[in-house]
Amino acid sequence: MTIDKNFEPASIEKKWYDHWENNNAFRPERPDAQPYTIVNPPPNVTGSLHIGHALDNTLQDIMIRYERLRGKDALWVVGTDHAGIATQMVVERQMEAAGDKRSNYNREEFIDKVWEWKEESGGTITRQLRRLGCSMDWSREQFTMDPHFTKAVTKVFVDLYNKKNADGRGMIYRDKRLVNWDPKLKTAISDLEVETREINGNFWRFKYPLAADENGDTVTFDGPDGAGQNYIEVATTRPETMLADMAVAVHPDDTRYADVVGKYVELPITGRRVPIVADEHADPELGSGAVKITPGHDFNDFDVGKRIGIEAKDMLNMFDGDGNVCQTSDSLIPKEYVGLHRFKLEKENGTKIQARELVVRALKELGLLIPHISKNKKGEEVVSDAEPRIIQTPYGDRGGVVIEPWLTDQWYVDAQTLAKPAIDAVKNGDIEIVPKTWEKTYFNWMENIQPWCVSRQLWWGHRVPAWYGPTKIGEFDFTEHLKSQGYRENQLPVFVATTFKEARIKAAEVYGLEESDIFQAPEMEGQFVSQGTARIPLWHDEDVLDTWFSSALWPFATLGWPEDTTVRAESVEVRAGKSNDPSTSSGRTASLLHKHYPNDLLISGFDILFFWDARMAMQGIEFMGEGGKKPIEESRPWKTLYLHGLVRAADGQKMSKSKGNVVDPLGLIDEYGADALRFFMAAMESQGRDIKMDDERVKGYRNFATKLWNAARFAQSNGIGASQSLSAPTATLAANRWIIGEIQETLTALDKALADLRFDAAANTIYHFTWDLFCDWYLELIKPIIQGEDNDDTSETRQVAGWVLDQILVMLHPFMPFITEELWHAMASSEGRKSARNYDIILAKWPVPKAKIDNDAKAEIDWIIAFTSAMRSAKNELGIAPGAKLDCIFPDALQARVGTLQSTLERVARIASSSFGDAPDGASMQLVVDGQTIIVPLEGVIDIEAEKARLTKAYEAVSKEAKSLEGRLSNENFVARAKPEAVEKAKSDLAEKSAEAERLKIALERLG
RNA sequence: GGGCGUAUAGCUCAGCGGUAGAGCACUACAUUGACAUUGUAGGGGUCGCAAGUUCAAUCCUUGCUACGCCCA
Repeated sequence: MTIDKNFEPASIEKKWYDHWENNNAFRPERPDAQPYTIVNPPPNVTGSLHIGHALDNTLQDIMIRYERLRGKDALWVVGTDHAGIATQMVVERQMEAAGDKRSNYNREEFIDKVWEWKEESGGTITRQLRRLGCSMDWSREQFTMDPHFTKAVTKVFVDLYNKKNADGRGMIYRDKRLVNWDPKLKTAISDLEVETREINGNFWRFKYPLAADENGDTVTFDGPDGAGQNYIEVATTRPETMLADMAVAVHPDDTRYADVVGKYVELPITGRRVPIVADEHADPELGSGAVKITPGHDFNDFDVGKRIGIEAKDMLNMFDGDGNVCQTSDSLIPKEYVGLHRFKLEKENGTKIQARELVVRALKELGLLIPHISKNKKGEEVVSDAEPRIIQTPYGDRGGVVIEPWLTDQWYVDAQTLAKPAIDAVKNGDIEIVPKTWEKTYFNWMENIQPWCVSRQLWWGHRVPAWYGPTKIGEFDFTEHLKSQGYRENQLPVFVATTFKEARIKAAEVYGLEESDIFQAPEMEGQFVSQGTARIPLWHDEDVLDTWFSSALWPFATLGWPEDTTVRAESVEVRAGKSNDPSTSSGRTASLLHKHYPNDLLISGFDILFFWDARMAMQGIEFMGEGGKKPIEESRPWKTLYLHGLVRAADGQKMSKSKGNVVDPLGLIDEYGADALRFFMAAMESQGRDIKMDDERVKGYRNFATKLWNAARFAQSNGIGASQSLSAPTATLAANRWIIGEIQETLTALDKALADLRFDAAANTIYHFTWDLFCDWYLELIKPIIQGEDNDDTSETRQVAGWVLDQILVMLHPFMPFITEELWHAMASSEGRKSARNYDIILAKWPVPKAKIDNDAKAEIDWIIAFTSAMRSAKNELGIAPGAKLDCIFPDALQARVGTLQSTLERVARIASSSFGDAPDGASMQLVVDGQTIIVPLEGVIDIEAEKARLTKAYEAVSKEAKSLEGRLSNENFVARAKPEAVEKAKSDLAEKSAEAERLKIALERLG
């Protein structure tokens, strides 16, 4: 197959991808091979490929292809995430666009709609990953809502519920406490899903009148505003929440308020009588030093409330799920407030009055608003209701509205207990985080981890495996019976189990009834009426689990857990790469899970370190370690966690749809080819830095691919074909011996770079070798040989060149899979030769360094390069045409070397003739190469002054270096204290530079 | 407020205790020869600022400044 004149990526990419996939090349049967495993961060099932995926997946594919070439059983697990909130939002938005809405459907109907949408758009991103060339194991494609995955999720939930932590509490428990409530999505979200934004807000100051004492007598105190003060001043950024205030707090050490602690205020508007308490939360420096306490709608106030003895269940709640005012349990909120929205939301232009406005207006009318007085530019006093302030405000990262702290019952994971071994794993080096700087961030978060709220009030996701039973139903009251079973008054019995059947067994025990007396109810309690017998309805928890709760199980649930728990003796050996057991070579008898867990490497963006990576570490160690029974070497999800940065727009901005600066990786693939985009990602990926998008650079790597294409085309047209052997052919010619040595060095550097996960260094290494050494020097050096008459040299050179080109293709394959596969096959079937290989490069063998570096050859070729460069440079500076062929007079010492290189030097350095001996008189150009002077007579042609200037410049540069070295060596301290190697190096450098300077000086003198 | 990162050529970035490199851009020259998606040569940097450690600092330490990110 002759290589086409033009390299067109689009014409080869699809061909080879389909070929690989159809031939099972991504996961060939290698039962005896050492495993290598990466799990792919599952993209949202309905998502599409963005530039960050391109980076993330390129890096993973490089490692997978590399390890596959190295002969390992490389498994790259792929799949998609159901992405609860994101997917449900997409479907709801589509419904809205069609004039429909979720509430028009029941739960099952809606979920069916989501599945329909998943079927419709679920293939997008997986098709796009294929276009990037990712060699994942599609035969085992996973989805986080696959039945086996649901089993894993359920088991994890149930097991954690049943497992007690050090305090005797379940590792998963239900609790009533404040959660981050998203009033738009109407669900609780975790701390991580809340982002703090700075917004322009206000700081209001109010007077709260002191309440009369038990005797009805007026209370006053000597406060900050003077003697006999009958109110206490509070300040707030959220005045509307005063409708649910339950206390006013002052700092215990704040003497200004010492007298009033223990007294009461009578809240305006509601008339609620609430205590003034001492609590360290109050900051004496902030506002008046007194702070209103709303335990039901502020996280700090919740803690204060608990400290002063208010139980969560007694805390007042004044908002419904939409963030509208609702009546508190003490019914003290005036009617006109009920139903109002809490405050004006951005993008909401309603003219209806909001609770916040109405509260401020009411307090102002009551004369309880303390106005803010400021000065304008002219120095005049301006009176306003409140002081403008920048306020840190929590927003939901998905819904985009202000989070309302809300008191609800939710399921929590005891993350603190789970975090401990995961922290130790990193501390002890059992999990290595690369780059290391992220370890601190990891520790900082893990050591301060809060209970993880995992329940979501959504429909799309894994249903919480919990069922509730009644405390009474009709005339049947189980309250006393349940108390005897250890339940608190009014506490609904909850049965956590993997199935309803199991829940029913537990319920039967608790209620003391037969299983048949218990039935699954579709609705909540209260909808049921007595049927004359004590038949007990159990209803399923309505909530689903946080998406990240399930994706945390990705490294093992995708490999068959919990079903596949068999540990076979051979699997351990297989993992160590030592197995010779024939039973394993006849098929994959070793358990997939035990062969591929722990994974070797996880590559993810640092932005999901907490969301995903840390949680995988926690769940992996817990469940694969079987609760501490197994050593960390077996329980950790991966040995190495590599975190890469963000891909930013060219101007350094974060890419976002709203900014309109999103770069589509598929557009780049269309324009420059997948190989070029991949190479760009690798070359730019240095550890610990974001990548700025640069189309020009992608273009540059497309050019690199073209360069390689043309080099192969040149090779092919000169009778160079595929290599006939894995090891380097025998070589006698210097150029061949040299390039074989350079391959070894390149390979060593490349292996090291990949071992260190230095993708940039790896890419640059192979780039440099291919372009600068192979194309620019080697091919030029061998042209006279392969284009001359056929002889032993010609055939040796063709052998070596073919072998070197193959090494390039294999080493480049992980980075540029498509072009390398194309050229691999094209080279194998050069005209007139039989194909030497009937296999694909994707399954080729990675080169193993074997040949020794030939120092003589290296010295010789380095000299040619130095001489040729000096010649070209001198010509350029003297205005001599680059193509001009010149005569050279070499010193006698070079006779042997130049003699054998005659034809090469003629061609490469453009020498007309060479002779040896002393310099003749007359004008000449003089080259100092490697301490020897070469004379190029140019009588009548040369501009003496230009040559003088050139030599002078060179002389000065070398002298300066020599002088600096001399200075250092004459420093006694240096000679005495510096490392001996440094002194030796300085000495030899000085000798070299001095010699060179001396030569140049002589050359200058010769010119007169 | 706490933590982390970054600052090196016009741009994007490597790097290193012994006075600096790449790609792109720029300048000059070349052009039927694998390749203009090219070749050759060249210009360009007091390595953010200040102090300290050291025989020696762009590199290590400290402080400062600027920018970015994370957490509260």
